[in-house]
Amino acid sequence: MNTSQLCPKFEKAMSILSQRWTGLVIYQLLSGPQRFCTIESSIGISGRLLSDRLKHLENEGVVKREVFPETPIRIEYSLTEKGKDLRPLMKELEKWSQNWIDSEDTLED
Amino acid sequence: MNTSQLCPKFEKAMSILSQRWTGLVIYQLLSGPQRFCTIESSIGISGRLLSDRLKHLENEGVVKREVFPETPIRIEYSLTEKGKDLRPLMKELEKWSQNWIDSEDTLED
DNA sequence: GTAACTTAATTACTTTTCGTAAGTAAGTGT
DNA sequence: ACACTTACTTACGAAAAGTAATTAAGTTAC
Repeated sequence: MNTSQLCPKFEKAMSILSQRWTGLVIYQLLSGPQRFCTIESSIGISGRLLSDRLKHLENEGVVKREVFPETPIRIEYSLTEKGKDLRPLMKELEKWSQNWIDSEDTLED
Repeated sequence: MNTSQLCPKFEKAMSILSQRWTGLVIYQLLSGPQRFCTIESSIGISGRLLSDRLKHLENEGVVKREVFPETPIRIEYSLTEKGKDLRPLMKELEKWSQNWIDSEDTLED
C-alpha cells in the first residue's frame, strides 16, 4: 500500500529518473540526436535494456524516435522539449558529482 | 563489459540517484532530521528496503545516523553536507515535474 | 509482573527486473 | 553467396524488489 504524502507529480518524475539507465540515456541524448548503437556503446547498456528504456521514454514523451528512409535506413533518437528541459537538472548533478564524488570512489569498469 | 565514455564521477552520482527509493529518501530528509518510521510512512517504502537504502546512503556519506540515548531511545537520520548539497537538484526536479507531468499521468496509489 | 505496544530493524519467501548471450529481419559491401 | 551492420527480440539464470512475519529492546497500561 502506498500511503505517500509527497507531491504525486514529483513522485512520478522521480520514478522516471530513478529507473536504472534512464538518466544516463537522457544525459547522453542531451548532446544531440543519436542512433541506437551510439547510445548503446557510449553508456554501456545492453541492447535489450536500451530498447526497453527508449520505448518507455517515448511513452513518457521525453524521447522522440525518427526513421529516416535513406539508404542505408537511419533511425535516430532525440529529446523532446520535455526531455531537453531536464538539462538544468543534469547540470546540477554534474556539479554535485564534481564537488563530492571522490575519484577513488567511482564505479569499477 | 562497461565500455562507457562518460565522466566516471557523473556516472557514480547517477548510480546513487537512480536506485529505486534513494531519491525520495533524500528528498524527504531535506525537510530535516527524521526517524526511521517517519520516513517509512511518508514515502511509502517498506522497512526492509528503507533499512537497506539508509545503510547504503550512510556508506556514500550522504546520510548520517545518530542515536540519542534518551528514554525512549531515539534514532535520527539526517543529511550530511554532501546530502544537503543535492537540494538544488531536487528543486530542479520539482520544477520539471510541475511543468511537464500531467496530473492524469501520475502513479496510482 | 505480564501483556500489549512501539521502534528499528532482520529473515524468509515470492515476484519482478536485470544482464548476458543468442537469434532475427532488413539491408550493405565485396 | 557470404560476411557484416543495425535495431531489435527472445530465452534464461541471477540479482533486486516487494510482502509479510519475526526479533530485540524498551514503554506503557493494568
